[in-house]
Amino acid sequence: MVVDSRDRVRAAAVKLFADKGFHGTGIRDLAQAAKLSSASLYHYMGTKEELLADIMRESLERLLAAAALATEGVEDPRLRLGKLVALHVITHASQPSETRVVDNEVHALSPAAKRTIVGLRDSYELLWSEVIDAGIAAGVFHTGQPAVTRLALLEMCSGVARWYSPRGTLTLDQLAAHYAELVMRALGCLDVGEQPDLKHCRTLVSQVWSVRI
Amino acid sequence: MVVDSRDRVRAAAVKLFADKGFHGTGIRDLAQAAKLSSASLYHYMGTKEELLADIMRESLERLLAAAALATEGVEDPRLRLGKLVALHVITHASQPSETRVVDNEVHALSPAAKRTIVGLRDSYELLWSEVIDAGIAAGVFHTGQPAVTRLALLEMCSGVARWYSPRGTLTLDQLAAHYAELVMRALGCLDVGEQPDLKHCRTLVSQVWSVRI
Amino acid sequence: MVVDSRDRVRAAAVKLFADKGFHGTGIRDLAQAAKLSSASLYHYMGTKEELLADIMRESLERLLAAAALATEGVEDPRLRLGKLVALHVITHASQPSETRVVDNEVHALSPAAKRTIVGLRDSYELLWSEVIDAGIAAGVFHTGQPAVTRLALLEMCSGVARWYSPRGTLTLDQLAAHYAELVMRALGCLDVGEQPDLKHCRTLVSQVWSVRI
Amino acid sequence: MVVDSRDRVRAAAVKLFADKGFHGTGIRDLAQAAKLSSASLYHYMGTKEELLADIMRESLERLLAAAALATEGVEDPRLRLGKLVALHVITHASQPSETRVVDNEVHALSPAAKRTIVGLRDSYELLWSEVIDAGIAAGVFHTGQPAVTRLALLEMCSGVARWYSPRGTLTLDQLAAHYAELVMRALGCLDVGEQPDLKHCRTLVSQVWSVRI
DNA sequence: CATGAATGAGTATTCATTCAT
DNA sequence: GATGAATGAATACTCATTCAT
Repeated sequence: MVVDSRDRVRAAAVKLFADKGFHGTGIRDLAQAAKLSSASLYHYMGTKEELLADIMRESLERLLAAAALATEGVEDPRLRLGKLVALHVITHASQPSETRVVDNEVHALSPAAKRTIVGLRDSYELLWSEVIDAGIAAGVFHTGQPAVTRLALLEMCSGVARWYSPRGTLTLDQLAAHYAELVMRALGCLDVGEQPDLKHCRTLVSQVWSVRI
Repeated sequence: MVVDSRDRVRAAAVKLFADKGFHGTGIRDLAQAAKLSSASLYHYMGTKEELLADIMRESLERLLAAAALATEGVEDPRLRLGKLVALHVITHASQPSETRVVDNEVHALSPAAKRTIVGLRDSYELLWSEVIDAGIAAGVFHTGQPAVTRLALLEMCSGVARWYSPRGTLTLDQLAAHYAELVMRALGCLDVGEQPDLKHCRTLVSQVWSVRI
Repeated sequence: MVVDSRDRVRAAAVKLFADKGFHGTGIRDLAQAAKLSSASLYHYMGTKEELLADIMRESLERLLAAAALATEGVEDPRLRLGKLVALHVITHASQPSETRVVDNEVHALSPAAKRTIVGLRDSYELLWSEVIDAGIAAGVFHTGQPAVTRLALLEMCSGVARWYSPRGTLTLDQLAAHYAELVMRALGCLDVGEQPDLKHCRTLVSQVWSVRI
Repeated sequence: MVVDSRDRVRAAAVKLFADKGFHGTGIRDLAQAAKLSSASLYHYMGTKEELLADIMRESLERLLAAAALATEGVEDPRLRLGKLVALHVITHASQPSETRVVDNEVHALSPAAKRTIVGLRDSYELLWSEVIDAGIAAGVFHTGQPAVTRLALLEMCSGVARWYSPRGTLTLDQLAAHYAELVMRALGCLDVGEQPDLKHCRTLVSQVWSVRI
């Protein structure tokens, strides 16, 4: 079962890197969590640092893929942003380990890997940038500092990964809806227009991550 | 001078823990940055972990002290929250290393230290909780999920430490004002009432941290 | 071979702990003597202190096992004590490193390990105590201070490990016979009765220690 | 009070070297026990190793001095040996730390210091050797192995330092008398002749060590 | 596919010692 | 006479990684 072991390694790494940090996670922790000897680990990964870079790259690619799928053909900036927010929040709430690794462990990457990862992250943030600018141009969003606002909203939405628990009272859809409202309010958007189909957003996240949520 | 070396160790630790993480920072990195041998380091600190806990505790105590000073006697929830936001944002923008250590390195603490630090952090978040609840009760804030909203806003404001640069175009006051606006909008507060005295907030931060900002 | 390396580590530790003391022996000395890198050492041991405790525990268990085997079913206190003395002296003369570690390094044990080791040592000394008391009761031993006498005789016999050399003129059997005589005289025992079978005692020691002597 | 501090250092070293071994005792332990900073320690000692050698040399010189004083002019081997035993036992019982350092820490000495110390020890053991030989020649002692017997008796008497407590039921004089009897019996000496003046022996020990016992 | 054995380089921390004040 | 500051070298132990089997 190559696949099984590989997945166990991946899953263990994601969990441990998220919980204890890349440098706080030893290869032996990884081996134990993956139920493998530390030597066997190396059948399923390159170096520990390549494993980290792979995890981060894959996570960002999934986020980008979902965003592209969700916003394809959507013209209205309010709906586009609504979908981005829903996707982002659902992803961070349902894949908190993966997203926390992406958000917190960039410092552990080698310069080369860092360039790749930061490039992907920038591509993703560009989607937010463009839609916010488009909304301002269209007169539906109002903010004196679009760049600052984008960063503020992204941080707010990413923060979900740090505290959301599926065992709490909020469903993913309620969470996403609430954040969408917060974002629209922050952008001074009174008439929010058509709402994103949250079920569809969840399905998209579910597909790109190959998980049931 | 004792003070000098001790301060250099503290400053080096804050910077390095913030940039490379606690586990990513070696005692030798610390020594080099503090211009001391690694053995000499131990004249000015206990263990590396105690150093981390000290830094986090001090930072949280300063944040709490500033918040207490700023909100003392202020009744209007909008003004109270405005002050908390301004203080929080100015602190995170002007002391990004300290605040990122507090926000990101809790996982590296021993259980005992973690209890202390999380306790302080909870005390601080309670201030936000109370004022948001008061605002809702007073009918000036509107949100269906006060707890979620609090977390969302805190994450948004803390995120400042991850990207703000004093070399950018925004002054601390502009930044604080913008975030105050975002917060009020997110809380559905149309009439924001009296605005916090940003200069005074900056002075408070300056005092509790003993720095010029 | 696993066994080989493990045994080399054990043997090196016994020799070095005996010659230079636990605290005087570095992990690098151990590694060099075991022909292993200091990192590889840790495949075959826990901590250095656990290694010490293991060595001491095993040594005492062997001593106890031999004593139990030798005295099983022997009623006459003179013969029982004779066997204990012979066993003790042969063991200390043929395994001087092991026995000196047991006798000299108790202070280096953690409190928990110390309890275990002292407990075993007390069990062993109880055998001497009981047989001396029995001999007094039977009127064959005469001493005003049984406890002091026991300690004096034990110290005398253990001292063998500090000076006996197989390259000297005395064989193990001659040594044991001489000590048996010293002990009987010290106990005022004029008619010593049946003598212990020294060859059998040597065989027992040989078996419990898995060495040829 | 130079003398005071010097004595405190000496006393602390003796106690700690005896209890935890030379290598188990840190310079900081020493400083703490002597109520001095570790830097100040060096006003009263050379290196740590010189301190050890000094302690051992002084102890052996005192033992030799007492033995010389006690046996001066005594012709009868039984009385000479009786005095040596009494002195040895009283010294080991009343100065257990000093004597245990001498007995157990030779391995920690540099080669040069070791030569000195072993030389002194040999001088002392020669006194025992000579008197035992004289007793055999005189037909009052009977042993087939004078050298072995000497070592056995010395180890027996030195062992006192490992277990005697002044808080037990035995006085120093009772202890010395008991050991003297054990020694005579071990040497097959039925008619022990004149007994050593234990009070005088105690006084001698008291004088050479400058302590009240 | 899996792993026990192995290790050079690294970890945080302590060592005995010196010296300027 | 006394010590805070300082350190090079050492401490026990862990690291990520390789490789023969």
